[in-house]
Amino acid sequence: MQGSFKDFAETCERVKATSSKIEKVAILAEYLRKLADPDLRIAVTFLTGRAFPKGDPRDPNVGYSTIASIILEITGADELQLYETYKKYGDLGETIFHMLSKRAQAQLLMEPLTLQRVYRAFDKIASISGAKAATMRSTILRGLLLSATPLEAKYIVKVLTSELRIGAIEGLIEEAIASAFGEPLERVRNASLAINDLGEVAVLAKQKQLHNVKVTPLKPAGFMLAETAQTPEEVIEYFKKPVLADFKYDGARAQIHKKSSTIRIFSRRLEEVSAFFPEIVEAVKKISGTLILDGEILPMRDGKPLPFQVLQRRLHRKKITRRLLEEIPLHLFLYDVLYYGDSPVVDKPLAERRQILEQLSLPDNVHLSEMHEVKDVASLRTLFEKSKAEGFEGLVVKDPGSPYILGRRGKHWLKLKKELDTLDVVIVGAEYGHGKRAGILSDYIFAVRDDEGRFRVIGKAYSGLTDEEMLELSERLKSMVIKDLGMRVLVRPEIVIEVAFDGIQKSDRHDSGFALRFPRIKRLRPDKGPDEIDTLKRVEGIYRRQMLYETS
DNA sequence: CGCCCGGCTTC
DNA sequence: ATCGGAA
DNA sequence: TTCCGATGAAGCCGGGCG
Repeated sequence: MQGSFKDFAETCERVKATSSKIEKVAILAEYLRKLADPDLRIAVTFLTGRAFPKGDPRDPNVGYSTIASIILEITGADELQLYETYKKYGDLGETIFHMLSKRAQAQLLMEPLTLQRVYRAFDKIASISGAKAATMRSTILRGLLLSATPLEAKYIVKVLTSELRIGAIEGLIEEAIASAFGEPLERVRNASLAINDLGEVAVLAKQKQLHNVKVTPLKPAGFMLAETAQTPEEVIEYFKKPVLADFKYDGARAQIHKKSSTIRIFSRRLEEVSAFFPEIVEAVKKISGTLILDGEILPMRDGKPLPFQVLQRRLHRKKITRRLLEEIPLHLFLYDVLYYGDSPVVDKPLAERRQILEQLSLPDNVHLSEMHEVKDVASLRTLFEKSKAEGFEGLVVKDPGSPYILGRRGKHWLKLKKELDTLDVVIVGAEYGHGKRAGILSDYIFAVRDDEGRFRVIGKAYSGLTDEEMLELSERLKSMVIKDLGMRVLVRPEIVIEVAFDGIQKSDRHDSGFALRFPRIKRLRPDKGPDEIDTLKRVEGIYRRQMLYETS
């Protein structure tokens, strides 16, 4: 008996219906236990909100607009109906469910969908390229959706849009696998972090083969991540012992694997990105031994780092010309090692791993990160200033005794970034949110004043307010609408907010000519009126000051 | 052929 | 990347 | 503490459109 897609969808519904994590895990475990190996692999992959495993080069390449047109075709609804339904539920899966439920069902006589049939359809959709690719993808997807019940269609769409929204993505799925097959959670986690394919891990767990899984050269392992700290005082207070402070580099995180002359570089999302960095691949070939290294790739000229946008021109390039290689020279800064010689070194303390790095002999464009032992707030502050003055991003402060914890953010590493600046700005527009923010104006478009007192848009922000504040602000804005543009509204410029950011970039996205990096709402400013907000002049000033820092 | 947009990844 | 919410 | 969900700005690619 093959796993039915209906069971999968119904299980998701039950998981979504409870907010208790324990109950979610129990429902999932009971479901997984019943599945045969091939179905188990597929179901677990789908449960992680993916059509295919992490790092798999296949990609269905269908998104919101493709699915929206298919919904219109198969339901015969008009755009207004679709738009109203979407606005109400904020989720394409829910939208197709409600729109299909409204019409008489014609698929009662069809064979029920299986997990494998859905998976094969996804595979087929992903394999299409070239002329008319979009049309052909739509045709296959339409066929699939036509043979699905409304509930099945909902989950087909949810998997394709990676928006399952059942309150379980990875952690709880791991717990469910552990519970289903009687394995310790720790072992499931470690296996998942070592090979990064939960479908495979589930099958290995079922076959009692999990203990054989460990960090292996040429297979991507989960990166260790850092928590954010606000001040040097907080950092010193937290560790209460001498720490190792690394410079923080504003580049692309890279995990570099070397086994004889084979080099593989994996990105933060564990995509294989070796082809984008030929000069780094060549350089790493010159280092001896079998290795897994952790570091950052960034563009530099005359010993100074170049802005992040420059690096972006080297990312995801199909063709890398000689000219591009000369224009944007890349360097690799190493700060950790996960595998050395013939075994993993992730369990050794950081201080020992650093010693391994220090005895490597490195080619010209590969460097060790700048790292210093720090014992007090004053020297931490000095080092932070040094990092910024040299054009770097700040510091990552680490516990010298800590192991390399695969794939987890944790308080063994604390990052201190460039101090933020803030702007007082006025809200001139807003957008309706998605998912749990459906029907709420949750994303705010804001502006500064120019010389003539006109409002110039400089960005959008959504985070920083509590749910309660957001709901209240949403209601107020709804009463201030000047113009309704569907998912977006323009409002009378009256409400002032303080917005924090990490940098200012030149941009033609907004009419101020600037955009903010990592904008977030600091607080509402009910004490200020729109004539008291910050000016474009001040924005230009902050921009110039920052450029001075970056090029000095 | 050049421009725009959706999709995706980087931070 | 960032942030708040939930358990 | 840890996980989850909602979403910012920039640049590249593929494909559609004029």
